[in-house]
Amino acid sequence: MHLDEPMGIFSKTCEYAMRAVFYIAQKSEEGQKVGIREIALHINSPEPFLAKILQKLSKDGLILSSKGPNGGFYVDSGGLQRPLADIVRAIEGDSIFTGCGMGLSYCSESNPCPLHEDFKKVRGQIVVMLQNTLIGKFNEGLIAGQLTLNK
Amino acid sequence: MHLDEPMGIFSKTCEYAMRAVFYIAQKSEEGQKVGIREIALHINSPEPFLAKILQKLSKDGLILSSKGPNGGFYVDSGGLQRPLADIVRAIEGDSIFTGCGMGLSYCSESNPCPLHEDFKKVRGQIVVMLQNTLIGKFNEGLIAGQLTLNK
DNA sequence: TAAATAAAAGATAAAAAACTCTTTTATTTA
DNA sequence: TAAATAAAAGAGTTTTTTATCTTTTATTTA
Repeated sequence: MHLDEPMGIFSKTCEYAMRAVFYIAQKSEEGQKVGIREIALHINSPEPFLAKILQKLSKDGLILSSKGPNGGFYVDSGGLQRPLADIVRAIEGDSIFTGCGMGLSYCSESNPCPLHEDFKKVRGQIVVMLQNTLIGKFNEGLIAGQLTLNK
Repeated sequence: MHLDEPMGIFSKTCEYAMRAVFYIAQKSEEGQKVGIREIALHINSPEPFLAKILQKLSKDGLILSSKGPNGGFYVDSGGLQRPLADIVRAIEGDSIFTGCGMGLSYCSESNPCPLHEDFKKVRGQIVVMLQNTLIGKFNEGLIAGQLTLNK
């Protein structure tokens, strides 16, 4: 019913995605592409599972990739300016931004559930956070080694 | 990867728990105990699954129960004054209040991850919301029929 | 053009969450 | 005290999420 440790706000899939994209962004700023093995190592995620996630982000155009030697994942300068919200939305869908906190399907602006207004505020703040956090936001800190993305 | 509808902030288990407790609180205010069947019906949850959830809440002392005819679940006047946070904590554990948004286990006040401060604000607001929402908060609205807890 | 590299894709497996069913125990009331 | 009621408890099942393994395709460079 409630266990050892999990349960943040986001799924593990989404957590891996966020960490991976920050890592890729850092390497891109340094002018390098980076392979899955290295990413997985540095953000502490299972490599094949991460591969799936990055494939999806790549297909959605949120990150770029190239095959072959010296290939790997990267983002261009436009990508560095994208908000983290794009990543979360690609993985979790819209419902985290819009769904009812109590899971009521009827709940909406015009027919709100008891907690609707309170949840709206919380969600608003999550959206602000995810919109304000650009993918390249932590590059300096990461490059300088003041920040890490591994467990 | 991302599906038809789910993914709120809380698990379904937790959503059912919140809705059920609001419903029980309403009935308790009206002086009635209420059986699982009726609760499940009114909050739109699978009855046997809900039974498990209520058993846990009951064991934790967050709601009360009595067996036999005219038995059922209820809360006393003290229970009506409890915050919703108690319910959520019983189901989800503490991590939703304290865990790292990016799933980093090292992340803490003294060794924060890149998003630590932003997440702290969001979590603070969730806590405020859950602490300010007392279990009996919506009784009038529910009794008057202005609010519902079903899908 | 061959060898090496790296992502893409597909198929499976394990773990957790959500859900169901059956039996037992306690309580009430007729 | 017997019958009815309702929660408690235990033992499954199903679905979803998380994770793994294998094969294929594309690209580069030597």
